Amino acid sequence: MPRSFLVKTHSSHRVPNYGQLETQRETSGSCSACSGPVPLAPPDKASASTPSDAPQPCDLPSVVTHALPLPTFLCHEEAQGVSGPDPLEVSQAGPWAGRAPSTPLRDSLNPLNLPARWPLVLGTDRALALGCPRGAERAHCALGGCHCHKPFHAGAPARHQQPHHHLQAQRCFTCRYCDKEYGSLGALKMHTRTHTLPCPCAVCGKAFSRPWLLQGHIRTHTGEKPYTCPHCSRAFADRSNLRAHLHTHSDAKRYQCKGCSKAFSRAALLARHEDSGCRPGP
DNA sequence: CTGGGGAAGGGGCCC
DNA sequence: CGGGCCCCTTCCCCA
Repeated sequence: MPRSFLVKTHSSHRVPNYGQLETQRETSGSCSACSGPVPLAPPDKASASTPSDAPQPCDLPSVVTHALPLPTFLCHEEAQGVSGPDPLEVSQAGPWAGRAPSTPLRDSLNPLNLPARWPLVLGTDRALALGCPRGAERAHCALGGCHCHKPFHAGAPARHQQPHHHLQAQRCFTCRYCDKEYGSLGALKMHTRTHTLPCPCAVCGKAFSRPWLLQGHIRTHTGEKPYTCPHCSRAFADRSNLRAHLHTHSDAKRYQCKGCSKAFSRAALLARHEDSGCRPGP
């Protein structure tokens, strides 16, 4: 479904280069601390390091070691040492359930210019290393004095910690339809729309939480497909689906089963493989 | 069982 | 503060 149904004149710092989508994660960035090349691997691949991975002058722990005053990531097992709601419960019940944290660090929140996904990798690795089940490796707030254990995106820790909004303001907005809590009224209002679904489709009556979700849905009626693959000219109604499609033009299979080492092109395929019971071959 | 497309959900960021 | 747009993720279905 289209996440961006309107063609926008992108500001310079947000122009997505879809022509590089399939290559940018395979090429190397550089570590701002040691100037060594750093693989821009996604979290799942990074957490499932393979023997064939080329040695990296600066792997993640090194980056963290000499770079970061950074986010405190706790898996739920670590966090259990702190009083407050069971972070695992938060992980399983919230919108994070079953998801890997994702949002890349924004430049403004990443003064060290670390590759966008590193903090996420750290959180995932630490959690997995401690034996947390996949999907429970959510990062939780564990600042001193903060017992909220709120999960946050990879990019969120810095933002979460900087003003540490919910500690300073001591305000908490709770959804009237569910028990979710938010640190701002705006965030709560945003969430509330997922219950009230104020955007009904005039064609079929299906309701959506946001206008652009509705617009994307309308495309399913009109057949409009404004996003075209530069490689095969196939068109998509959803930019995210185009992005997923672009991976099919790459041979890289970034998601590897730890049980049988079989690699998959999509995280969902790996998850399905694992859920169906990985049976390593002879 | 795997690969891939379609559709949708939801939080974060910018203006 | 709200709207628009971003991104990632998940689920479903079909080949």
